[in-house]
Amino acid sequence: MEPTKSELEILQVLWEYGPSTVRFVNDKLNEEKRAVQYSSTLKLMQIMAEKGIVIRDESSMKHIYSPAEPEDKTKSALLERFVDSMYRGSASSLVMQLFGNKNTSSEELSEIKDFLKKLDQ
Amino acid sequence: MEPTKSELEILQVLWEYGPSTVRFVNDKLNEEKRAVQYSSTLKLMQIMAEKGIVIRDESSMKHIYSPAEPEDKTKSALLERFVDSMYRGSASSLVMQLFGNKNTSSEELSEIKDFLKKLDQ
DNA sequence: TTTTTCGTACGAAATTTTTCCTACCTTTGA
DNA sequence: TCAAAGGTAGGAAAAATTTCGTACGAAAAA
Repeated sequence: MEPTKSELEILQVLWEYGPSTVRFVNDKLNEEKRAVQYSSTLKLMQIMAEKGIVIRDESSMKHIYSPAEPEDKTKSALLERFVDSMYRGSASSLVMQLFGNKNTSSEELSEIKDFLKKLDQ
Repeated sequence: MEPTKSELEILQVLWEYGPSTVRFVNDKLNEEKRAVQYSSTLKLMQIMAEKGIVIRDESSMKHIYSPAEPEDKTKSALLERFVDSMYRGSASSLVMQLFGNKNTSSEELSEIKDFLKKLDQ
């Protein structure tokens, strides 16, 4: 299913730090993003568990939440939707836009070139 | 400002077909996306005009709406936000994900390589 | 001229998303 | 033991987004 904006923020914490408690996620959100009450984060994560976006380990009192899908899978799906809706599915259009106006570091550029080279083989 | 999902759909019609009436946009949405009433599209476009996302030419009875910002500018901004939030700003990470799992056509690949070559010069 | 068609404006309702209050349970430590 | 701290659950409210009914005016057609 479609994660909402807030749900995505939570997923990002879980991706970055691994399976976590609500308390931990809430702290990170407050440090890294914006002020939000514990009970709001709790509620959101409960909803995400209902939806199946995360799974919840209830064996201990402090429930541990983890992403239900691998990070890559979810990100790929979101990226693909983004390409489809914004660039009519043309990955090259996206890449050109990405490097067209923006000043990308030469490290990044050569990294990409290497990567593309390897794709051929 | 941030276009919402529905607002983005409308912008895409305006980008593709140029300045348009509500009737035209609504028809395209129904053809290309999903069923929606004329008055819903009208309302949304009125809101977009208030927000300054589109500008409205009221000189004739049939108002003509156009994007307030160039397509590239808006798309770049959205793309940048996407990269920032999903890939911590790493364009190369995004590109690798894009071509990692997906079977991209070799035309697209060479198109990108040419493009990157030219960037160096 | 009169009716029909097609347009905008506006408000309200429906839906989705987000936030947080409150109740209550468990663990911890004084 | 018992208060304090920290956890979950659930409902309700708030906010944001989306949808559409209705009123009304202008233009076009009869």
